[in-house]
Amino acid sequence: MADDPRNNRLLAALPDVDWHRVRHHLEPVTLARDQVLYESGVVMTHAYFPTTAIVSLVYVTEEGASSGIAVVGLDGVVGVPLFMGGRSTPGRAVVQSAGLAYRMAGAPLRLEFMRAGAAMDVLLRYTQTLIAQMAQLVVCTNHHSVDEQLCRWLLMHLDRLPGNDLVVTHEMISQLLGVRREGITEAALDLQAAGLISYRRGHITVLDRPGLQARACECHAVILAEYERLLPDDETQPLDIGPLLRHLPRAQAGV
Amino acid sequence: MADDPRNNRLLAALPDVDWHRVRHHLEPVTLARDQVLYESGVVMTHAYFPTTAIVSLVYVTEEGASSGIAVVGLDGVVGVPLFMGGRSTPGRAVVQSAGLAYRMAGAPLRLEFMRAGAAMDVLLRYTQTLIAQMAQLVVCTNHHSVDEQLCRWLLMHLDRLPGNDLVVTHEMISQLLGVRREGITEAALDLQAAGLISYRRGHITVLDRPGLQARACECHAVILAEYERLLPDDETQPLDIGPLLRHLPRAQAGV
DNA sequence: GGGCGTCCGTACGGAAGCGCACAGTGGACG
DNA sequence: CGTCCACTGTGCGCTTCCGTACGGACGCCC
Repeated sequence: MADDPRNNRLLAALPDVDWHRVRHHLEPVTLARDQVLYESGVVMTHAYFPTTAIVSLVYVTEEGASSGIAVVGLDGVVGVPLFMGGRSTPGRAVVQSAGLAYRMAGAPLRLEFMRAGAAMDVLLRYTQTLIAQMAQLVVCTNHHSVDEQLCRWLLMHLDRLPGNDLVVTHEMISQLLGVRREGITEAALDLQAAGLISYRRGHITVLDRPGLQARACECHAVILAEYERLLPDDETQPLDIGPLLRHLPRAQAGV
Repeated sequence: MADDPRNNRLLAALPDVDWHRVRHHLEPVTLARDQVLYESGVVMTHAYFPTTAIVSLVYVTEEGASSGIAVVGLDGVVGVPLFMGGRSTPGRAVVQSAGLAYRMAGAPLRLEFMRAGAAMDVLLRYTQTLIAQMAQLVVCTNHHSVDEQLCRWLLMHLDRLPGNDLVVTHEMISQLLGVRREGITEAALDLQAAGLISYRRGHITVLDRPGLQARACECHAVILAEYERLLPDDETQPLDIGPLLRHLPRAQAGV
């Protein structure tokens, strides 16, 4: 399987000196869908830098209702509390889309962080984008319709995947948006009727990305802009694919 | 006005060595209600460590709808991006309750942070509590009723104030919870009928804190528990006042 | 290639909250 | 002491979304 840890944008952002020190602590892992990387309140041992996998951070209420509070893919890292000092969070991390990631044990990560060099800078900036993402989700949940939120959700995941096909059921999306499953079905029907997506049991294919963007609330764009502000993509590639994928090799991005 | 910077819990958590280095960079400021500490996207110059003031972080949508995404009082600091590396955020910071704070310029703050000592540890842990607060607000906004959210809001502010009186209008609360003003009026009427609060034009007095806690969603307790986990209060005082106020001098806490 | 579990489509009453409109009143300020 | 503005109370129709229930069909697995 031809994969490179530096398909992860945080690892790619490290200068060579730091990268050569860090690389020896990275271990490739395959993440299966629905796999739980860490559970609420449980001390975590490793941080995960996804390349092709996508992980959702999820909170659950006492009554069993849930909300997705952040999405992490090749743009980030799962396990922020490891370098922030608390060693757990009240939420859980669930693999949303199967794929690859590189994991690093807490101790070497914390050590590298404490050098107060490039790695610290990148990790802190990423953490700030995570904060911005969560803040935006508060207003989005608060004020935007299920339709708009569904479009945003699709775009946020499309940004982190090669290709246009999402392996996901209406049920899963509903739990991440904190709405009924039927609400997603209705919204998805509308999007399909409008020719923006097509789907079948557990698969959604995006047909018209600009159309989705037009129909989504501004939240997706705001989150993306804040990410690019804090972690700018130096490489300039003309490929019109998911914004976060711009640095991937052309072949892989096309699949 | 007899106030001590170390009424702020983050400053109080610094060991004496670090504190004596930091204190010379602190400048007391009086914050007026509705004062904007920083505007969306604008580079900030100072961080604020409130003692008696309360600051709300607010996001606003394109359509003008707003949501409060975090509350900061004597328990924290306003200006996290200054040490995280981005120098602004997409949200604004508004003074919710007039009072005192100590401000520190960005450069010395960043310098102190970069020593990778106690200050960094405290600031990072606080940032993690902020993340937990925002994540909890996503689920809260998503799943809890206006009634529950109002109780949570009152408790979160009570925790950061001496006394039981909040200077706030229904209109302001509605903008922070992202609901209609009338929704707050109705919920407040219920609470008053239940004998939990009493209010008059622009003032709300909490009469029965345990009653409010029983009526609030779990979010307030979860946020508080995560804060105490990450930034435990070593001093053990038996006063049954706002949890975050336990370390305040008795006289002030009683006002 | 048949069975069955999972996933999607649809329907309907009800609750929560919105948008709007307007009346009443407290209290700051002149 | 009177004025007037900001704040609170109330009502109503409407939209969105929830809870629930059930039918149908895709496609995986035996």
